[in-house]
Amino acid sequence: MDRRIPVADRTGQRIVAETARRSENRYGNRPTMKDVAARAGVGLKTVSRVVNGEPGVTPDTERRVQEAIDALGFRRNDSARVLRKGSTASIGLVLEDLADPFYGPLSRSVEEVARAHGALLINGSSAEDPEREQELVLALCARRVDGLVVIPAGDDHRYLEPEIKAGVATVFVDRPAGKIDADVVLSDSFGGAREGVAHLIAHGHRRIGFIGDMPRIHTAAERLRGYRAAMEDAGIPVEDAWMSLGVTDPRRVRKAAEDMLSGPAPVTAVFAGNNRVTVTVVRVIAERGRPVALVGFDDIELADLLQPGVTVVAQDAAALGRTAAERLFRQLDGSLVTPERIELPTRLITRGSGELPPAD
Amino acid sequence: MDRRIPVADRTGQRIVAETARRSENRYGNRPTMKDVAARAGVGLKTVSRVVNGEPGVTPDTERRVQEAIDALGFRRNDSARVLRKGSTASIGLVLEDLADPFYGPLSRSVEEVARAHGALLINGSSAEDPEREQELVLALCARRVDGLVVIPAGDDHRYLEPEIKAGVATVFVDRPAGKIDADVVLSDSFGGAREGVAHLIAHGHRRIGFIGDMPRIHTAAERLRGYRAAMEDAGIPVEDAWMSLGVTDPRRVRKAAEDMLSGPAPVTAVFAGNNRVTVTVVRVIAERGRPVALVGFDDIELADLLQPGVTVVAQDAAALGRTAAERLFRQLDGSLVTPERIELPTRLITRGSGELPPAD
DNA sequence: ATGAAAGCGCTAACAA
DNA sequence: TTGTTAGCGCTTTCAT
Repeated sequence: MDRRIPVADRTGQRIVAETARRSENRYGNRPTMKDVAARAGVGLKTVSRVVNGEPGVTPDTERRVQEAIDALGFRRNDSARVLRKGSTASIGLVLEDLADPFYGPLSRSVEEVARAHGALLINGSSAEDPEREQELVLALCARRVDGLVVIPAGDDHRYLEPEIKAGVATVFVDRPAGKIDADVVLSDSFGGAREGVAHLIAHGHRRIGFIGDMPRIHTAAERLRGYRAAMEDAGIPVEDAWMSLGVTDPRRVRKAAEDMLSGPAPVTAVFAGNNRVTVTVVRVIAERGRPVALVGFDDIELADLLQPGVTVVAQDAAALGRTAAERLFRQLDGSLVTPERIELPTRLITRGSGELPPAD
Repeated sequence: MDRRIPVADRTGQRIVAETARRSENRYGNRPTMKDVAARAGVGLKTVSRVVNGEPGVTPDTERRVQEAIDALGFRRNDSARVLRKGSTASIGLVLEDLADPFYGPLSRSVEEVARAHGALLINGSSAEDPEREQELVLALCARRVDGLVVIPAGDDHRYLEPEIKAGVATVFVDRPAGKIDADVVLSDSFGGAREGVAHLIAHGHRRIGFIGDMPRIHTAAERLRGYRAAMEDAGIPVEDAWMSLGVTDPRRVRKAAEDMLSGPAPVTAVFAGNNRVTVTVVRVIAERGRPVALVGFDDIELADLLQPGVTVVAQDAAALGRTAAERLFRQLDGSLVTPERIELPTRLITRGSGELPPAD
């Protein structure tokens, strides 16, 4: 008895489970091609042909299948398709923060290219955290995205080696990959910053401050390097107090700006390392009486309508995304072999703030 | 002979194909659990246990399996997993345009909620095209996303009925669903616009213009309704020339603004229906000598630093996304049954432009 | 033109 | 603790 009851129980449970699976099925309760085939009175493969628009089906059969599809509300399960075919027709984009106005257009342009190739875009924000970047990238790889566009937060991407070897197309954007050889699409941060700072120097400034992002971020380091180069070109020795790198949190930037603009020999001009920094520096300058020259890296909306307009070194976020995505699909075509480093030019847009003369 | 050669050929080809599949395999050349099992000298299920952190594996076995995983660069194929388990742990977001500063924060907040639930976010831009919206939504459904957050472009979502019936959680944001009963999270467009326009009226304006998005867009219609209500509340008859609805393309908006601000009885104030419109109207006003009062729907960056600051009716894009996503996951929990309509309040932020007196 | 059978890589259910 | 078997829903291959 003791043994027989459990056995009966188990059998009973199995039947219940079986019934549940049939009627309330995984995915809620979705019809499969098999269901459509049964309803239309045709074979499974015929349904597959109709669904995928393959030839070799008489109009009459096609109509019957289509009716069954509509009646059942059938929708092909792409998971199964992917498993069989091996391609997901989707690419992943890992960036820092979708809410940052710099990444919106970038993401959109990647999406447009993906769409042109019939692929969907899956994206994730790393929040500038290397661990989260890796976690995200690997999750995307587990989903077998065909390719990956990565704006790296970390500086070691060796964890991607098996993936790349396995055929996952990969392009890094905005910052280079760390410790692996991969395609990179960048803006000319060094050249852009150098030009922006030289512009300030040309307008008579000598005490020029630089406020940028954390030095471990490649673009921040490059822009600082550009600043230093421009100063050196002009034979101006740089003082430590003029440079401040760190998080772009408004409080940190505000303090940095206020420090530079105070004291016995304040800077007369500031070069802001990115859009977040520029916005805060504009605020700080607006609050103070004395005019301070400003050039910012990245364009910002309404910059032309401020008094004075904000002079910027603009980079083309959409072009960055488009270039990267196109390269990604060329990798997938097989038409690309050697990793390359592509650098897009920046553009100085003068609007007033960068042309102010030194206040002293 | 004639028959044997082809047969031999076919067999030969089959062997070649077989070899190719094994070595250069789909997904490039990825090891499977079977490969890992063979290498570690254990059964398939043991590998599965290790990969998924299931109990019942001795530390020693686990170590051997882990070594095989690392050596082979194995990464679980989630497509297969999804096929078996029925849940993709991913949700879809369909919005208008990721490049629009309103949608960046919204998307980011949806992503954060998804992340907290262990889900990835797949997103797509409809470009305000109903067909593209449907195409995108159905593609996401074919991928069996667990849920869908949709900012609708179209006004008929009956195509979603089979999906919802099949268990796809669905929440509409920013605009209601058309012709189906579904969860909706909105900002109070009507109330916000009414308050904004009433604010202008309170500052002495009577000839007030309204420039908004295409009337088929729910928010645009609601804001226009709010405008009309405020005018009616004040007993001001509205003239047709004061209202202009259409695409938010800068050229169209510019022309609309210039028309309203010209002629014998120009408007003395403008209510701008969304952030895109506001930006263009600010430009038009700045170019003209005469001051014009302005209140815009949606906050915009740097609005506080313009001269005068731009008074806005702000909506909280991040809260919109968060609320929607949380509701989505509550649907998936099964803790939600009846579709609801949630309306988030807006907030009037006075900065100067909305407090200007009429110029005449 | 149509269908039957095999199997993609994984997990659930069961057995040992 | 470990392994075996049977699918998940689709596409591929091959017969008919």
